[in-house]
Amino acid sequence: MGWGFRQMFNAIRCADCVRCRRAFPTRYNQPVPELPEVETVARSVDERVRGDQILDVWFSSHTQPFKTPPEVLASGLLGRVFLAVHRSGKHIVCELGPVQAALRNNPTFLTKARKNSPPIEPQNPVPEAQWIVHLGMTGRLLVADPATPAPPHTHARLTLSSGKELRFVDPRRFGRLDYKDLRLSEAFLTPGSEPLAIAPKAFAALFRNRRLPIKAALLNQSLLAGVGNIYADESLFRAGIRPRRIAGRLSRAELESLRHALQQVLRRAIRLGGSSVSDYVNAAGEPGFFQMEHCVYQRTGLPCRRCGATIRRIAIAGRSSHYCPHCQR
DNA sequence: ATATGGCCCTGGTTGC
DNA sequence: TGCAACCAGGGCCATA
Repeated sequence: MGWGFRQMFNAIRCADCVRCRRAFPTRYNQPVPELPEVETVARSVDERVRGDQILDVWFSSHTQPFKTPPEVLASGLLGRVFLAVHRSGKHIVCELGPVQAALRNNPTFLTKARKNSPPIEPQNPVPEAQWIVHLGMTGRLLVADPATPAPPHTHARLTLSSGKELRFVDPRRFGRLDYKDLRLSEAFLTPGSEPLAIAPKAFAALFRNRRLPIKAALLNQSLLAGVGNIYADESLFRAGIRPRRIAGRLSRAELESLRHALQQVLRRAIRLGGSSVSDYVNAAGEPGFFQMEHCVYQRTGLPCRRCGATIRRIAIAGRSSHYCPHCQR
């Protein structure tokens, strides 16, 4: 009893953790990538690889991360230039230009050209292909020095003309790598609406006549793209709505308050992530969302920050849901 | 058509 | 103390 080995170990690790300064050792595992995290990663990667040409590729022998087979990925990516990287739902979409053999033979060309901003314009700026990365639960997209040993669970390494290396690392292998040749198929598009852009009327229409809990509806990516467990719980708290409420029975006012809360939470999280975006990929993938103060998520048994009531945890559609029984009705 | 639940995965944590 | 069981959840698929 008392001060066991385990508690001591945790305490040491926590005291050493300058970044999070949390009292609870369980808090500093990597957050599950949702819309704000994916947005942050996409912006960061865009900043670092725009204009870079893919000179070489390497893929792990695991099958799960590859929605598109590695051979197809390899032949599709080689020689192409990153035109832009952006987010669509929880997906990171890399827009790729046509294969440029000349640049392939002259790797230093791009490096020099990039120093004179704005970034160089490829001959044909119209994307010809897309590399689509889904981070799953534990996936990370890192820009690294090729000399740095690749961490365990690295599934993809792209050698870039600027001398950097783009790496996809994913221990749990829930992430997916996909590829679209835009000459053969339509551009990638998430079926769900963009939560940050959706208007009140369209938002309300998503849930009309739906007979499932609002929490389950928020997690449905074909309705809203990018909302995961954390921000679903947090936005329901801010809107004062219990997660088990049937989506189709919410009033117009409740839905509008939910939309507002959701957008507020997502924007704030993007701001917080963005504040540390500059060192995101260099700092061993340490993301910047520790500042985000959760009101209910993973606060089971703790007092509500607003009213002091005890936060409860229930399961909805196989996912844990956290709520305040007093603030949420 | 629409909603639900099992499954895939590993690492951190808990229980014995 | 050390090992095994458990839990976390995004997306996909089978089932009701």
